[in-house]
Amino acid sequence: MLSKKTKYAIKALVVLGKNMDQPPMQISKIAELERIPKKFLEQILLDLRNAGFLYSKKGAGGGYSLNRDPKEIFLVSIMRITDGPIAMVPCASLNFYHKCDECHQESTCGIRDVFVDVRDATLKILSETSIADIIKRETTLISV
Amino acid sequence: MLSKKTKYAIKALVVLGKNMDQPPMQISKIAELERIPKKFLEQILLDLRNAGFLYSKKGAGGGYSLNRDPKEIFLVSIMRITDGPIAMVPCASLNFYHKCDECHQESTCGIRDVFVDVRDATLKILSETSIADIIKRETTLISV
DNA sequence: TATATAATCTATAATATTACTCGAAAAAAT
DNA sequence: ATTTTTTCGAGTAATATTATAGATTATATA
Repeated sequence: MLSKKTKYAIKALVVLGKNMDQPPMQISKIAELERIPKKFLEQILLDLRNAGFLYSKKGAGGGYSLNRDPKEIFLVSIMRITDGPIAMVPCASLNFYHKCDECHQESTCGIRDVFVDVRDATLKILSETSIADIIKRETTLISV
Repeated sequence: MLSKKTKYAIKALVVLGKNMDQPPMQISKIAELERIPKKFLEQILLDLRNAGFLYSKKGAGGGYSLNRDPKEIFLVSIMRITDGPIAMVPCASLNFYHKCDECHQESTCGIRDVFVDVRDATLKILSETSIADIIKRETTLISV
């Protein structure tokens, strides 16, 4: 399951992606729009900022805005910041690899072998889908 | 991440899949072979038994064996018993659907739309891969 | 029939993760 | 100065996961 943290992160980025030519938006505004607990969102946006996805400005008239083109922010990057690994087993993870406790021999593990395939299939979608794509999907879904 | 419960379940089924023409195997034997805490494995096997995948016999000479052809036991079914939903968001789940707390309008949610695709890709693999396939992959990996 | 074996059942403890909260400090605008 | 808003460090509450304990039931066999 996707953590709420990740879901909130994506939602916030989508809101900011729709706000590109506007002045920065405040945490409280995003929290209200998306029904996200404000203090929790605070932490999440800070993580995204420290990872370079967001620009922030303190003080009156401050807030958050995207630091990149929404077309260049992919779900996979967000998820790695907020949830960590994409793979379902640690031994199949590209960015967060570690050995399974009970594993006898990784190189011949059939379970790992399957979940490498699952990882690749998931990764393909998540690394092709950007914040801009999500926004586009929403408008497409509305018009259907 | 796959829970240990699921990983243990798959491992146990693989062991039993290799033990098809032998007398039933005891929990303690499986636990030892796969380094799984015995009492925990007990619960897991019981779940799998109640779901119809295992045959069990009490008393001396008792134990567990597969109730079906390993070719007919697919990962997706096991995972639904031990972990529940395959989808990463509840609103994209086929068997464990429920609405997201913060969702405004599900039908136009771009996040859901992407994670339905992820679910389908994952589901394809997990519902094509059986215990027999995992055993086959292991022997293939050994010979490489 | 007694004994040993092995699954079953119910409950609970230990640990980890997730989700969220608090309060104060720092930066910026007016 | 004062207000606004992000930043920072820490802490807590809720929930889920992983594991353990102990008694009970079923079966085989000597």
